[in-house]
Amino acid sequence: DFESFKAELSLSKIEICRELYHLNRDMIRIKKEHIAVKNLLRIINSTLRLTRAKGFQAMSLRDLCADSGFSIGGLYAYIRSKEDLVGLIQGHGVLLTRRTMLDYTHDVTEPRDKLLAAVKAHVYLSELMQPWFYFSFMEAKSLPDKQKKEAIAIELEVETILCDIIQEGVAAGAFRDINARMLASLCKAMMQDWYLKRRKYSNQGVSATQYAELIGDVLDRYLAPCQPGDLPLAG
Amino acid sequence: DFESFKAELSLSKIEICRELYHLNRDMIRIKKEHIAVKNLLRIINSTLRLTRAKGFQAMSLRDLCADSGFSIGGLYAYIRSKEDLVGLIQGHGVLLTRRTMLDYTHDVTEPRDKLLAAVKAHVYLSELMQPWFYFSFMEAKSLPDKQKKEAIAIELEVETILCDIIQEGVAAGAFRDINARMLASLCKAMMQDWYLKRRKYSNQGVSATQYAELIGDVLDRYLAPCQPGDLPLAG
DNA sequence: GTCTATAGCATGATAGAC
DNA sequence: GTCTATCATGCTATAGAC
Repeated sequence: DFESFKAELSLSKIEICRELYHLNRDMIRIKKEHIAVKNLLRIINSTLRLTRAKGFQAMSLRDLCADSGFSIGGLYAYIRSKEDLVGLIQGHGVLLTRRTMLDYTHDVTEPRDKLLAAVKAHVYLSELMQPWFYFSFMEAKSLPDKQKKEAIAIELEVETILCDIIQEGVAAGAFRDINARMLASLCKAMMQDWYLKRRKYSNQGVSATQYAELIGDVLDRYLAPCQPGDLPLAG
Repeated sequence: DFESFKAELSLSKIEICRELYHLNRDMIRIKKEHIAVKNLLRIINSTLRLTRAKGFQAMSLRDLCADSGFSIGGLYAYIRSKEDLVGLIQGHGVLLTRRTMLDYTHDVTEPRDKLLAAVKAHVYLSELMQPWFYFSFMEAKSLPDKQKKEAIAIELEVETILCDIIQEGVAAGAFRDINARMLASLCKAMMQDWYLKRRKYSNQGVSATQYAELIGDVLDRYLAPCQPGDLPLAG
């Protein structure tokens, strides 16, 4: 399931960098695509690695040069400022998240399936793009204003997608009548932990599929219209 | 319920700073307690405010002085280095979290009540100490090595407390037999969102009590031993 | 106990050779 | 297209007056 997602999305990092290159051609001085794309990948990989360890502000451009094998001068052919770099990395995730969430839920109609599809789409995407997602979350506060708003907006958008699915399910009688917005927030919180605490889950030996399905189960049981008034130990 | 928690804990910020002062007397040059405590509060409040907005690394000590009304020289009577400051703030939360979680679950025996008590203790504590919790999470990577390990340890400890409660409930037959460690992680993720996205929940008009009880409900329904094999729409 | 002044250094960014 | 050398700035931290 995850494997087919991975194949279908065909998110080779090199392709992402190619898209980033064309979206930001105005600020990149390099003209030959194959060189620019290859080096952007080096720069972004180094940025994500160094930032994960120390935070973006604490990463100096000299650190970045040492790690990526560039010189200061060479680096500045790809960005105009350090701020450009954080914007470059952030921007793409927004587009990709929106596109994926909608693509993978669009033609599912049954509410429970649709909810599970949304959860899987998010967990799987953040599995493939974990460094991007982690960076986005941790460095959102350091973003230039326009992109900071974008980051908050995409968070809300994901939640609204979940909320709509839940509300549709409630309206159709598939789910109990609960506070859809709050449950969507909880669901987002659970999905979020997958990329914030990636190592913890690796240590527990949990796979992306297991994690997504656990979230699905938890939601299912909470939303199930059966009333468990006959619990053995009602407190 | 939250109100009684608040009163019982009697966490006036000034008391926290008094404790911090005595725990760090070696690195604080000021001898008169009432002066030191009062000014520590100013410094910590400013640090938490500025760091929330820009991150700890991006906050210069000049920013901090401007906001707290101190001079550079004056500030350095309270810390030996900028790194001391992040450690000072972090250290206390660890002690307080451990103490509170154990205190509020210790003499509850019924598994469902005990789990809810743990969730409430954490949500309520993070409500009262939101800036501390947020700071701890976001700046953990910038901590000096010893305290970084402490931060990771307390996270695991909270999870283990939850996990033990769940396992006891499973053993007693109060809960279904599920993966306790994974569910504890999910629970931690949900509790965590309360202090990471405080503003979002304020905007939704959700109170700490409502939030804690929602988590409690979600867990309850997931753990309930009744088998909903007769769901109206088994996919 | 708090201030001003400043040392010493690392950073982001640019200029210009190759 | 990439490099080395350098500038200007802003930082943490200290010294010493009051």
